[in-house]
Amino acid sequence: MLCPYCLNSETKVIDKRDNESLTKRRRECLKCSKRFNTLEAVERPEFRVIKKDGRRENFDYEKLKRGVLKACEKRPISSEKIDKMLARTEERLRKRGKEVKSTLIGDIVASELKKIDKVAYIRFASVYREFRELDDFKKEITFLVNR
Amino acid sequence: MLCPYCLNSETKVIDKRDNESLTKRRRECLKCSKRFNTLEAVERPEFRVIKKDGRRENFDYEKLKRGVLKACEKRPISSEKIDKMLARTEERLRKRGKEVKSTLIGDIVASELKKIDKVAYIRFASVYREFRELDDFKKEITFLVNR
DNA sequence: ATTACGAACACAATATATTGTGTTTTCCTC
DNA sequence: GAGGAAAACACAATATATTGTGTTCGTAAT
Repeated sequence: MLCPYCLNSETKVIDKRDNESLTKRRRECLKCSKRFNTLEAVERPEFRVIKKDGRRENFDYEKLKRGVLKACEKRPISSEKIDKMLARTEERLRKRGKEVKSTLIGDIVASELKKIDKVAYIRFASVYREFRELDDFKKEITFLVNR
Repeated sequence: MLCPYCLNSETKVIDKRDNESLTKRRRECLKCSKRFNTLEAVERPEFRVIKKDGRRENFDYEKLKRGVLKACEKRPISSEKIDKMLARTEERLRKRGKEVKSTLIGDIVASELKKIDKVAYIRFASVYREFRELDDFKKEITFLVNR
């Protein structure tokens, strides 16, 4: 922890108080003796999505969910399974940093769906990856069927 | 520190790593045993904002950020650029003393946005400066277009 | 001016986090 | 599918943070 005044990295904790989901510590720099506070919080950084045309928007979980639910429509997949899959997806995206390309979202969702339900996967892939030719479709299906 | 999964408040630290000015801890919930990370960072010293009616309130970085993000919505501006711009803005405000007028915030944000993205600038200015007349708007636009 | 509340301060007894090092896993890239 | 980087995992010896309680100070509301 860097002292915000002299940038020294050795500090000690003088006091600590918890507050719901936040932990506040009072620290003292071992070098310049100045005091300052720090906050500890659960890591859940926001991230943004870069669309194909370069525009940015905040990640929208509900939007992701809608897309996935649509692909899973009428398929025998429990809500629980879907929720877990969505959580995993969000985690994977979060790990990619503060900004992720929208195409990456599609890729990750696809890879997750593939693990769960082939039909849902194909449905999703056909939309998100914008399979240009029926050929791509056919290739994917052949590939899946052969396994 | 609340476990983000079961909301239990007892957790233990499994690991900790420092990274420049951030401290990352890995924790385990004593109840559900799930693991999660936390981040500790220096708390920015506070300063206050004088609102138009004279009332004071603490400067709220998140609020500032929300306003700016709103103005930048759907614009091709990277998070990094926005974050830097926000940091610069906060620094400029901080230098103005322990109390700053709310109108100053608007002016500084506007001047920063102007450097980055004209559209975002106009959006922001139209809200924060409460352009009374469409005229003001028109004038600004004409001015910008002519450059 | 008075009250009330949260923030800062202090301190001592105790419990828990930290550090260093090394291994394993995950997942992105090619 | 292979290679490689980053994150997670593990663990033991040691140092440091935490907790509880109480006082004081600053500032907002009355």
